[in-house]
Amino acid sequence: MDTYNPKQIEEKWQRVWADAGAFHVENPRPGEADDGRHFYMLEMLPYPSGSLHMGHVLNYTLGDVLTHFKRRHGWRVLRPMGFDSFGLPAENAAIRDGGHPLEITESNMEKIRHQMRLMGWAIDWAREVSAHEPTFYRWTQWLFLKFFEHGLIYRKEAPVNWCPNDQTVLANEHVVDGKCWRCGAVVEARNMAQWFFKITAYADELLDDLATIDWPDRTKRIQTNWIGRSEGAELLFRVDDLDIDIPVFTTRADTIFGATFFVLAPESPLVEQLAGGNEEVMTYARLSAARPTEERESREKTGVFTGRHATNPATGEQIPIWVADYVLMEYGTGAIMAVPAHDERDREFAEMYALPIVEVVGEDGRLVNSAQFDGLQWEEAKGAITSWLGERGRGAAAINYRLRDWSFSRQRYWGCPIPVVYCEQDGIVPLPESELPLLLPDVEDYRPKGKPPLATNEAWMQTTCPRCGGPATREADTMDTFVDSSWYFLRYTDPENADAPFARAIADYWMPIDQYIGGIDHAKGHLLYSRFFVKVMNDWGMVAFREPFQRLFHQGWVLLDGQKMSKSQSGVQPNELVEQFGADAVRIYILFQGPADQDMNWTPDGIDATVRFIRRLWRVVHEAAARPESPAEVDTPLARKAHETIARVTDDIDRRFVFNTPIAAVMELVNELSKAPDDPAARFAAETAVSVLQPYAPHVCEELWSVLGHAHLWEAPWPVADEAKLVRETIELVLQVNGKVRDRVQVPAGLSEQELVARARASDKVQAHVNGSPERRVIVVPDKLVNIVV
RNA sequence: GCCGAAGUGGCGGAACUGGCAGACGCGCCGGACUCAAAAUCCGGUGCCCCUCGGGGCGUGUGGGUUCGAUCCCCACCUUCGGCACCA
Repeated sequence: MDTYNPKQIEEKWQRVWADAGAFHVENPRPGEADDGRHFYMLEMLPYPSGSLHMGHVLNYTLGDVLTHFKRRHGWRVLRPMGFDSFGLPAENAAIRDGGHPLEITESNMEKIRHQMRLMGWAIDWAREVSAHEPTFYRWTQWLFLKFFEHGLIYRKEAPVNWCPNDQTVLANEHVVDGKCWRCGAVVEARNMAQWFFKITAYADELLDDLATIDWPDRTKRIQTNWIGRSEGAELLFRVDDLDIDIPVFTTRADTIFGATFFVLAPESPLVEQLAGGNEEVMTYARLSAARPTEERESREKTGVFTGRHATNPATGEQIPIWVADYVLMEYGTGAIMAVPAHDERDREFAEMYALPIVEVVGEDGRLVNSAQFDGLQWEEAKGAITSWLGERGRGAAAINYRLRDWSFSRQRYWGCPIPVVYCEQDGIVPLPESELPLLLPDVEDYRPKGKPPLATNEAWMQTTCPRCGGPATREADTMDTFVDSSWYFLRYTDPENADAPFARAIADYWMPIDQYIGGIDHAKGHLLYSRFFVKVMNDWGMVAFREPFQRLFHQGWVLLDGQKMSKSQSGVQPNELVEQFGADAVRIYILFQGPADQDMNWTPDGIDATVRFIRRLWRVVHEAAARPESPAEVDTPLARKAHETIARVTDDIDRRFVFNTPIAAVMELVNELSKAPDDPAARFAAETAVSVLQPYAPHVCEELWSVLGHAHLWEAPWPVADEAKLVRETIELVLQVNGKVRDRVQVPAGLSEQELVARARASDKVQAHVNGSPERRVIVVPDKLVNIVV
């Protein structure tokens, strides 16, 4: 018996798999009947901004276990890999490392590919795609043109989030606590013309279709909160002076009789009209609109009276119109009816400026001071008042969302060029499809300087209008990297396609993704954008499905001292760990630490214990290999343990979706085997341990499988437990007196209740605790427990 | 403020549907082998008491439901996550 040498056997089997094309999967041939036995397994693709860290190791090892598990159950498994190679993460890495983004990105990609091979992950490399390759981004541009053509992309000047450090606009989804998701700089509000995806047009569907997908509740809740649907009413307040109606959105139409004043956001276009040359009002509006977001959120409410009045559509009273900074232009209509008696903010403001407060809902939840609606429960009054106002043409039921359109243009170099030109004659003109791909040109200095780097390449910028042939300028902004990742999973299905982003039949065959795995930090960004893209493509007839990710799992964070791991901590580098302990040990270790969806604190303690376990397995399997074949009918405790192990591992992975306890189950089996090396089932037990551990430790298991005289474990059928051997002949009956365990006895399985009770009464220990007291009640759980209550 | 998750030995965690709390592993203690060490193997290991038979306590805290609660209900504490002047 050789000693266990991970480096040697890992290299050996990685070569064998590569030579055999073991993990390559073909697309269905045209006309091939779909037997339904295919599985699309995908983990979120890495940013090539460095090398992989332990968080990636967890993510991809998880996916790998499932890939092997499904493959060995006879499924055709698509498990591709690629790189999110455009965008801020890769570009910032390039700037940090002082090279051209293309070179840095591609050298990082090569490092990562190497790491992935070292880990032995079963990836179909023939399908690799990268966002920065023209063969990919040509189709990103093609999709842009389709969205544009369908009115789902528009360009508009709007207040946007500006990251002063990364020198670019950010989507709302990537501002976290007022800070940039990548660099942590405090984001500023700026008014800029930007490109937007009209994701709000799909707000309802994005919300409703959550019910159709198998996702963690937590993630659904994040998306639900982010979309922020609220049902209410849009009510009209008339300003007689100017002969206009101003709409407000409210979720509390029932309180309208208490609306004693009216407030506009400082940014509202109506302010100028209402101020009518009132300098005080205009100055206030200008100053408070210009206040930094942070300061504005400090909650010191300020405001100014416009001198105008609006008519409360319920009471007919003239109520004063104010401009105040606590009303946001972005939400609702940028104007509110203020009900100080029943809204904390309105009350605070009313108290500051001595405005009237009228209570309209009593302690008992019934309306007061509300004319014919007095006495109605406030929930009912919402609808009643809305329809009453509706009949009088003063309002209607309405729905509001907190979701904003997705701003996706970036003032950065390393991204997909936007295929439009600006023509003096024709305005914004999309490029014809024949001009794609619009290649990303070189620039002298790609570092961000507040102006898009592409704008410095004059030769590239100056072009002609495809419509009129006159002079035109190109768009210097590039696309957000999240545009690339909103459809990459579709390209994997048909990566070579030169005529279309993918062929519909092939995408429909593989999609939707059966199991997606990635970090929960993408809950409201990538995972929402991708859903939007797929819905749109479905509306265009490009695909048959409306959701991209049927089932979703989030791996936990691998933390170092409570912090998210950075990519440079030595000693936790996957490469170093693989070098020292072997990939199989690293793979087992990261999954054995605990439930894969929980955060774990990184500690190398115990990783050598994993190596110890593999060596122990190595030894007992070699010993067992010298034993004769185990006949199938052999029925020893060890044989039963092996069948139980098959059942447990299979159930844990397949039904329970837990990945730590299967390792414990195999350890138990190996422990029993090492205690009973001469058991007639020894060889079977060894085969079982190796077979079910293979998804975790594919190299050493493949090696041991050949020691046991078999070949190609990676395509061997998954073992099936013999039900007959799972049935226990004897069980340990738990005996309780008054709910406390007093004794345990071995009894044959399947005894009747009467017999079980008799066994309980026969126990000395039970008798001692019953101590002659009359039995009040006896509870029997068949094959488990008897509880005598006295 | 609104919505939600988690809390189990010295440590990571297990206990799946209300039925043996602590599987498996780490660490620690004791032993075997060894000149010695490493490696390996064997035994022990929730806490407290004990006459060594056993007894009591124990899953963040306090209540409740139940024959029986880590699991269900109520309140609270702590930690974490999402939304937030959202009308």
